[in-house]
Amino acid sequence: MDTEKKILYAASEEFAKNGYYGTTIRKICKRAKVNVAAVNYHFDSKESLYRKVFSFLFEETEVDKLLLPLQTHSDEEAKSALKNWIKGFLGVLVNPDKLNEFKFKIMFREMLDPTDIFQQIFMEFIKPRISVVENYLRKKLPPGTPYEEICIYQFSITAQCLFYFNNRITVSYLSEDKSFPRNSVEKIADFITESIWFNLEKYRK
Amino acid sequence: MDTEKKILYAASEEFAKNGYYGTTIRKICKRAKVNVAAVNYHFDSKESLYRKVFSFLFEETEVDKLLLPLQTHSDEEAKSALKNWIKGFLGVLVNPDKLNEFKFKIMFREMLDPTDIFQQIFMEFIKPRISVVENYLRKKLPPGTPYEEICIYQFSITAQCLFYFNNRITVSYLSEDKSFPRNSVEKIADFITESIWFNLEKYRK
DNA sequence: TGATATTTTAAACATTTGTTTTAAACTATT
DNA sequence: AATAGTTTAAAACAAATGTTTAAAATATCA
Repeated sequence: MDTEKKILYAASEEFAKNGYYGTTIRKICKRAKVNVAAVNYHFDSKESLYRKVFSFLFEETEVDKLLLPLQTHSDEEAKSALKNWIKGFLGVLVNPDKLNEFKFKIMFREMLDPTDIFQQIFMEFIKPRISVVENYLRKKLPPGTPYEEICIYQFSITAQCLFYFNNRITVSYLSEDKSFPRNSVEKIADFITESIWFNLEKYRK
Repeated sequence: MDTEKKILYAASEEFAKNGYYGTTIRKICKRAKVNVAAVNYHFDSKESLYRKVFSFLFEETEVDKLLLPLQTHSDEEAKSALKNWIKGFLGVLVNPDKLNEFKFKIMFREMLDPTDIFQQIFMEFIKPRISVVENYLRKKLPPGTPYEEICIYQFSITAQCLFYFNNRITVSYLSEDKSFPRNSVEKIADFITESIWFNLEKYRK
């Protein structure tokens, strides 16, 4: 592996684990097994490296692999399509591979005090996912439903999925069963789907 | 105001905004308008101050003021009681005062990479709130409902409330209406209550 | 008031940090 | 093989950081 890739990977891990200020160039280089000067040679500065890490983690090609489609079919199919989408998203959040773990952690860090980098995350990661759900909801809700109303539906789904990554320490403190929520993705997806569907149906009758 | 309080308040703000490593003793002291040596004189070390900040923010007396009760009544009352509880919790999250903002931010930071301090947050802040909801749910769900099932209900409520603090940058990026979600607490609380209630009712029939 | 303890202050200290420098090692091209 | 361009390596630098020191200022109380 070439030096730049080694640095990017090591930096992702360090920045995810300890944030921007908690990460030192020396720690990154030690992890990447390269010389201290390598970061400044290849990436100019620590801040510039930080930005490149975002491109590395959030570049669209990486994202597209994870961006599940959510198409509307007949009513019964539509419900199970939604459930499957939630299952896919929740699955990644509950059981992320290393790179996704870095991605999510860095994203949530950035959310607590967003810099101009957040715009990149929003456009390349959040927006596409939200759009998929939004399009789905628009077809199910009566035309003319105010946008803020649609948002409440969107956020209900997103919130419940993200929770299991974001607050997993709380989840693990509370649940005695160590395999929860890993083995309950189906059940949780079902719960979310049912409640969304219920609220959707209220409007159609 | 005495020096220790001034430092604690300033430190809360700095730690919340920039995390442990992003915060310097000099910045804290500048904000608190005290000498640089004051932190080490009154709190021994930066790490020790960090711990004291948690006690300062999460000490039980502070928390109790915000811990709304949630009692079960007749069926109809029970539903509106739940809605009111959610409204109260969501209200604080959507429109926190300064100290609560510090508290939540520091809490979510600690959640991303928990140290032993998280235990304190869990016991003094998270557990009491979750317990209130748990007791409520236990009375509504049929006896013998597995604990992991109850968790899914709990987390559904908690997730949707916390989302509006944790991901408010996303919310503000998405919603054109700047008064959202501030002016929609009632509506959101209603949405959450209705969907929880729907899932609860499914079991009773 | 005067003696004692406590708190504040400015300066200094040792480390750590991001960055730069300079030379050596390596690679590619002719 | 010789040359030019690129990458790596070790050392050094200046600034920043947590902490300590020692003296000055303030408070406490017999």
